[in-house]
Amino acid sequence: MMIKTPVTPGSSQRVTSHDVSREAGVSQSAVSRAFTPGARISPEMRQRVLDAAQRLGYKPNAIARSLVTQRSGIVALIVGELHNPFYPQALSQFAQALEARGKRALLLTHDVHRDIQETLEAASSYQIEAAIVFPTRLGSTAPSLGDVSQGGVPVLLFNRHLPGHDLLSVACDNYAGGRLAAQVLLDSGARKLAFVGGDPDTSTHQDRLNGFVERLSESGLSPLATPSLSFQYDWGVQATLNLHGALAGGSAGDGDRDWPDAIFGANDIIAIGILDALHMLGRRVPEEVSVIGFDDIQESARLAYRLTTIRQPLEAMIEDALAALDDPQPGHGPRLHPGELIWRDTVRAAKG
Amino acid sequence: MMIKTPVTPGSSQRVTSHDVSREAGVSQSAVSRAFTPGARISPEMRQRVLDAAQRLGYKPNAIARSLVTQRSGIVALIVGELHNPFYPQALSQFAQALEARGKRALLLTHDVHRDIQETLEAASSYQIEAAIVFPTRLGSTAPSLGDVSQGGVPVLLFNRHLPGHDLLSVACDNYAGGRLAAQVLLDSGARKLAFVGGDPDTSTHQDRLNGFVERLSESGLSPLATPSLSFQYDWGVQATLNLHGALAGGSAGDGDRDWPDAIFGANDIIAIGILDALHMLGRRVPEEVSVIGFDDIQESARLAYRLTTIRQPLEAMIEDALAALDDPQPGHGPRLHPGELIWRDTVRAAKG
DNA sequence: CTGAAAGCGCTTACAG
DNA sequence: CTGAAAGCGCTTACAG
Repeated sequence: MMIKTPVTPGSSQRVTSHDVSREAGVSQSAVSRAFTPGARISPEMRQRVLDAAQRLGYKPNAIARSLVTQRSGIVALIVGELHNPFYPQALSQFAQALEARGKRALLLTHDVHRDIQETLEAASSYQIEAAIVFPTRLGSTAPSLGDVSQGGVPVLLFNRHLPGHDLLSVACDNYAGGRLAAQVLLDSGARKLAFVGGDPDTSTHQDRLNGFVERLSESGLSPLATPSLSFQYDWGVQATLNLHGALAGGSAGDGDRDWPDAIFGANDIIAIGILDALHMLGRRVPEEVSVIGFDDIQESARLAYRLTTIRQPLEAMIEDALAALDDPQPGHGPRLHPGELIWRDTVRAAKG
Repeated sequence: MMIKTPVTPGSSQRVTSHDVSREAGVSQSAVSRAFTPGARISPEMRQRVLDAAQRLGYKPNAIARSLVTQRSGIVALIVGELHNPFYPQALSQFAQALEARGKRALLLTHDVHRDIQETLEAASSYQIEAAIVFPTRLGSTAPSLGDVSQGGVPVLLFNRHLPGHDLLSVACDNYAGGRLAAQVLLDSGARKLAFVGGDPDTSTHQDRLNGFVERLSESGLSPLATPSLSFQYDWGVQATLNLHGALAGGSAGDGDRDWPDAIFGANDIIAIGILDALHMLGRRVPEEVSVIGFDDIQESARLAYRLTTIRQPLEAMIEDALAALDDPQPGHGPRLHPGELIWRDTVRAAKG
């Protein structure tokens, strides 16, 4: 019986649908149909093919299928530097969500040296069905993205949007989140608030800042300071140290007059840097100064931090992103998802 | 001039080598050769084709090429849960290294519910050239991997090896690393050493533990305790709290007699958990207790931790993994790379 | 160096 | 329902 097997098991020769059709004594078309979900084929035939396929260890060649169906089932995931733990989490959840839909994730990187545009073009030769861009840093280079989406492949920005462009994008409602952060801090009794921002050239930064500032102004306040640079831990530390240094230098003696009683870190990794710096400076949290972040990365829940923050609804955002990609209407602005306040220990309890 | 263009720019119709051959007035073979690096083609012909391709916005279809060349250029990266920041870093570096070699990374996940075997089979339909498995957790399910590598696709375990199997694997020399950790701690004057392990069912854990224990025994010592569970932050915290509780409960009054003066965390994320727990317990590091980790993840360098640790030479390991995959000899055991001691602030300085 | 032709492993009208 | 045939977009002997 083994003798008629054209391919010995374990051999590195690929077994094709022709091999199976021979083994099963049916046409090659029948083999194809047996592996095509909705195809017109009798149950007996299908079983017969499946048995033969099993015997030969046959697996349909997805590459060949892609070529004829014109659907690769491949979605590109384009990531930059992963300094922010928010992205690995998002990345892995995207990969899983894609797999659950029978699609595959092609992982591509972009960095300062390689334009996203360039990366996208390389990916497009693999006939990707869509591209999801995680813009850890984006900036003025972004407009070039528009060209690619014209190329027929829908491109979606995750966690960012580009004001001028009609690109698909899914993000947290960062403006509302910024307002919420201000609200929470004001409710806690804070009156001297600071904002430590991320990359000023991103919508994420801008929207959170704007929401924050506008809510403050409604209470007749404005932020003490809004230093901004990048969405990284080191910057959170540095900004806090700078704040301290400036104040210490400015007014000797009663240097605390202008020290903030609350700080909004533009994201959690910054807020964690702030917390560490505050600790070094001997400032007690939340007694002397409250801190709130944005994202709710896993680290924020740790005992050492217990950071109060605004959670991005990652799961819902990913579902929505995938849905948007399935039906790529030129988005009327970004698709926004509300953030959720996560109460932990770094914001003073409201007085009264 | 635009009139003869068969495909209007921006149209979603794909432009093929035939379209280009028509535009350039040459054969389709010529178009193919123009895009094939070492092909026999005159410079003039190539330029003519390239110009026409440019005009039409032609990009070769990698899927079609794969089908005929039998080389997809796709390598599968299979990741589990990303609780340990070491993996995202490795993942992203792998993706970059692959791109630098003109290959693509297909990102796949596996979890408790989905066997790695199953994931690999799904990947194999994309004609992957190799698979790299990041076994955040592996265990008794591992042996099934052997079957896949028989299927013709070389499988490489990264950061783990399987004692019984002949799978390719690249890892840090964890045994030597364990010895080194013991050495450093002993040199610092420690005599009551504890080990907080990860998943006991992994080679990583076992090798580090063995190296540690054997070095201690050479000095006539044995570890105070070796609780082990998983490579996670929470476990580092919990294990430390447990240690404390057990001792506090055991001997009232002079409870410190058996409290360790040094702890080796099986990896950095555990060590960081240990550090946080120690801080909560009011134990001073390194004055009362030294802590050393393994990996050197980015977080370990933070001001808040300044963790002394043993760095895995990630870059070298990745290069070696890719080299091993290009020439997949049935590895004679795992390919080991020496760890490097990174001195920071959590181990007491050696006494004069 | 160049072109015509076969073929990679599939899917899918098209007849029966 | 089933099979023979065309074709997806390329590469690569094979002649010239």
